[in-house]
Amino acid sequence: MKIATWNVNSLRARADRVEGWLLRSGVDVLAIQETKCRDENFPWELFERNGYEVAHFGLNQWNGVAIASRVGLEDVERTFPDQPVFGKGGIEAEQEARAIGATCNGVRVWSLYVPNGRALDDEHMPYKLEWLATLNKHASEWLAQDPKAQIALVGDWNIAPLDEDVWDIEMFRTEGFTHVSEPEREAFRAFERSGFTDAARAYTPGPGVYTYWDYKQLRFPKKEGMRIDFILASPALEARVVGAHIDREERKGKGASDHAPVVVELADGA
DNA sequence: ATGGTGGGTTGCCCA
Repeated sequence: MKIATWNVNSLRARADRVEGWLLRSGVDVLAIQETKCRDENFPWELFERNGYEVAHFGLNQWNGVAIASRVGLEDVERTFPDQPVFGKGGIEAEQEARAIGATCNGVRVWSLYVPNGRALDDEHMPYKLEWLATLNKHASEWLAQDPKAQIALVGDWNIAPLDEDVWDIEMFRTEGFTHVSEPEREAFRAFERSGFTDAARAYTPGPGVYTYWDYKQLRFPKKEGMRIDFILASPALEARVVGAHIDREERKGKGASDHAPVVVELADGA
């Protein structure tokens, strides 16, 4: 069984590429981020005609997450429990479409689009950290209730956990960029302390291995990317991992997303 | 030459 995650940066703009990749890659479960649409204009047929069930959560032109599966799709949940809301108490506070969960062939999959902190001193940074801390609190409870649970927390984490996960860590530090700050990395490590493992890392060692390249400044041809998309596996799921890859071919050419798909292959489940 | 791209409910906001 293969599980993948991909920030497609608009599913409608990318429909042909997503369909082509779905057929070529042979993934059984695809978690999608940044669909950038509401249910009314979600391309349901794209998945159905290729044998995938699909669940989507999209409220407006921003964010939007989905899970497509050809091995079952049960117990769909939109937003995780207590998911923080930006601007809580403010007049504009409203939930964002950043998390959807579903059980696919015994694996509890969460497609996650972690908030972008925007800047170290921006109000979105504490929102991002609280969002991650709340998710981790629940994820650790899910594992405490069932240590054998197969859970995959997958998506665009908007964090580069290691120095080698960006092309020039000194520049990031000097410029005070997000994604590499200690609070963000600590929020990521907290998931590892809860028992989750980056399932692709061992099969895709760095340095210079990335999942995202900015459209601006010719970052892809210059090989200046960031590793920010992850499949975090619970212990029982990690035990099934037999391979992984990042499909950087999908970042090439006209009409590519700025993110590449990350794929993990699992041995048959117990 | 100190920018540069690409989405969306586009002439701004978001990444």
